[in-house]
Amino acid sequence: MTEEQRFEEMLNNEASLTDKQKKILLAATEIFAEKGFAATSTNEIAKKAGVAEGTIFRHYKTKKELLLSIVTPMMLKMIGPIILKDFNKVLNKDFDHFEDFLRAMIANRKEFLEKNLKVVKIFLQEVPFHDELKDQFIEHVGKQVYERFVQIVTHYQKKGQLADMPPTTVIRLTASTILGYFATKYIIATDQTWDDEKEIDGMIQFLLKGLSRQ
Amino acid sequence: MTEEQRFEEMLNNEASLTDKQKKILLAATEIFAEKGFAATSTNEIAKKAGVAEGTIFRHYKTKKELLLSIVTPMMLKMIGPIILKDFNKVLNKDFDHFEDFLRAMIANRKEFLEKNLKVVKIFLQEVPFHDELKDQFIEHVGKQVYERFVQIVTHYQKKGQLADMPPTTVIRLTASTILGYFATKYIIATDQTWDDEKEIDGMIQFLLKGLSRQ
Amino acid sequence: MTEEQRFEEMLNNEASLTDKQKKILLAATEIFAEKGFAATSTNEIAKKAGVAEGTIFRHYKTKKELLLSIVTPMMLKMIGPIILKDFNKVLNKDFDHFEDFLRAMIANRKEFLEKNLKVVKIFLQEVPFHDELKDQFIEHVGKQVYERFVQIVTHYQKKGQLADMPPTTVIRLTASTILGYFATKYIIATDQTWDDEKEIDGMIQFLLKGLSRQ
Amino acid sequence: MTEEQRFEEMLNNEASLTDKQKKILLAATEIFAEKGFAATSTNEIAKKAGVAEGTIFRHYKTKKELLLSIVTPMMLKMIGPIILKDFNKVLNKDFDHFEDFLRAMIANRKEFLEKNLKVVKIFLQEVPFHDELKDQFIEHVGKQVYERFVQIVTHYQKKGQLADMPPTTVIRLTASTILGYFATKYIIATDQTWDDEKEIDGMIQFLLKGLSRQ
DNA sequence: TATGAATGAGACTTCATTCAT
DNA sequence: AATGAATGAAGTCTCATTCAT
Repeated sequence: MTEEQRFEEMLNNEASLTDKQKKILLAATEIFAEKGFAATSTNEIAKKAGVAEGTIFRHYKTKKELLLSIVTPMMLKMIGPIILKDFNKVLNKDFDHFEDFLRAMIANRKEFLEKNLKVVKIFLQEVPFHDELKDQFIEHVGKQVYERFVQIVTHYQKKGQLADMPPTTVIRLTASTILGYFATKYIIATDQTWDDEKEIDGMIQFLLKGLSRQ
Repeated sequence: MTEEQRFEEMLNNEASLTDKQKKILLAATEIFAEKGFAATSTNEIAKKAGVAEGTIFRHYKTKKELLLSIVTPMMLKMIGPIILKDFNKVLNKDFDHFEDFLRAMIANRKEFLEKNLKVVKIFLQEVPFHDELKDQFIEHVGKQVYERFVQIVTHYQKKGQLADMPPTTVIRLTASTILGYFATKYIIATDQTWDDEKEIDGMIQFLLKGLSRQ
Repeated sequence: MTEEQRFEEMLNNEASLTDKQKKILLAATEIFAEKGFAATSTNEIAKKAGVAEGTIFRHYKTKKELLLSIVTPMMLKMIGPIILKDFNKVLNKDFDHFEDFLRAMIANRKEFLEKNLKVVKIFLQEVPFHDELKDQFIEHVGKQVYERFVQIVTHYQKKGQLADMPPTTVIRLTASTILGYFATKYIIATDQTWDDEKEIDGMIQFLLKGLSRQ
Repeated sequence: MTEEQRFEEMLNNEASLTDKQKKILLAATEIFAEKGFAATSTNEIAKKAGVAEGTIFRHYKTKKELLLSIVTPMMLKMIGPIILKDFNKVLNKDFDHFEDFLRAMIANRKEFLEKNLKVVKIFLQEVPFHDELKDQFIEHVGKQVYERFVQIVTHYQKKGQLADMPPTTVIRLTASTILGYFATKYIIATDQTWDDEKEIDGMIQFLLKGLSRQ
């Protein structure tokens, strides 16, 4: 099965997963997130999943394949809402202002993160060490999402709502700001409580001012 | 030797390191950065350092201690310029405007990063899995640097150069922006070439506008 | 699994042992007895057992657990005949005289020793260095057997067959005499041939006279 | 240096020992007794002795030589009082009765043991694993002491104070009884307190009765 | 004489993976 | 499909011993 094919399959299947398989994925996600891929033993996963060690290898040829089986579908779900065929239409209709777009985007990313926090953590930890992951991300996420974002930024620049920087820069500044907040909330200072509404408002004001025409 | 003591020692010594010890640290840094701590074998390190495996353990009781011996001193060097006793003076004298401060800070961090890129990478990779690292960071860096920054932000807020957000938020937004750039340049898109001057100017304009009073 | 449980299990199972497990126990017993626990390598055991080194650790988490798995069951078998529920009955019926009891006891211990010589050697070598062993011995053997013997000695003292020393002393003197013989025969002067019948008769006469009322 | 020579040397020298050497012997004795020879590391000994690891090997070519340097002199001291040239004379003069001889012997052995307990323990632990030790013991102690004891036993048998068993048997029974007590007191039940006078009296009565003519 | 850094063989143990059941 | 015993390579770490200083 090629990577492409697996990708396809992942989009639908979730149903095609054995009960044991689900347990394995769940257990592996849990432990990978907690201890890191390399420091996690298949024996540990098997125990947590309540499954024989051999069973893991019946479903996933190698430990690495198990990792990919966890991270790859998350990447797919990640791009879903952004590359929707009719996103453009929605864009024009619903988001007259960049602010509205930002607000929608942040809300959406937040929901996604909360649902996929562990897998995202695993992904971030492991990208540097597995070229497949980096390639997959660039291929499936990076390019498509990036292109989409360039369109969007250009759109609002034409409307005069955004300064005339290179779209790439706008994207980077926006992403840094938003991801910086999420990283702080979900990874760095997990023990604090955060007033999302207030913080998000602050971020949006900051971005709007910072990216405004003059 | 307590952590405190090691910390102290690291500040001076570097000279107290055996020749072989330096080779070990160098080799370990290289490989840890490339493959991650858990996926690196001491045997590999020994070979790259041109040293017997036993020699590693004569100097560092465990592989983990070796990791800490790499990461801890970097953290110290990190805070050095920021908590300098006479920083305040410098501040008043040299940096009339927040912009000047920003520019100096960015230049300084950039230099630091370029000198310590690999160790910083290792640190980022391993923090989530080693509580000692997190604790050390909070204790030695987090607290001191944070307090210092709060002072600085408050200083510029009083001068009317910064909006009246909570200093914490100002710091987070600034840090996100700057680190976002460095992450992009040094970790994510390492293959691209970056016009630092232009990008930094962009960042600074963005921050000044975004954080301005109104 | 608590120590109690292991103890229980050992009583029945022997059947529950894998073929390879038996080979491991056999090989380990052999080498431990010959070279001592600390001087025996698991690699050596594996080779002698015709098994991969990893296999040892699949069954016994540590080398020490392997040691305990050899010595513990022996201790159980050791007390078996002595704390039999109906030993009292037997005592009254079969052993009118202390001499008969002695003779039976010696014969029984001799048989036991000949069957378990190596394991007993290992036990004696290792008790001083492993508190678990000492504790297990006191708990499972010491207390129960000692109490039983006190009863028996008191029994014969009441019948006027034994001098009125403290039972503890009678037991120590008897045990020293018997164990002294076995130690000499099986451990110290293994090259000599021993006329068991004659030596045992001598011992019994010695004990009867030495412990007699006057 | 042959073993013979070392033996000679040991008799005198003790004075010829460096300060550091004494510290090493002391530390090694301590740890060997506590953890066993094989389980003791030279590094540990060096630390306890307050000496560099290399220093140990400057004085003792191997770890085993260190062991022998501890155990061998003890064996010499052990036989001293027994093979004294004029022991015979002493015998006839001082000990009319076997009882007197026994009492003197026990007192003497007790004193010896109390002075050399740790080394004796080490010796007993290690004999089975080092043929040199066994050979040395047989050569230097076993033969001479054994022959001496045969003479003594025969002496008292002729005087009608001892039963007509083979001297070997008398020796074994006596030794078992005495060593049984010391083993119990010094090794097995070290936590109890022992009324030596009473116990020794009991032992002597037991032996006298047990070994008496009829 | 004394040191302690260095060694490399080998210790115990873990691991991903295979395969007979 | 599932198991779990078995493997052997590889991992971390310890050790007795050597040697330059």
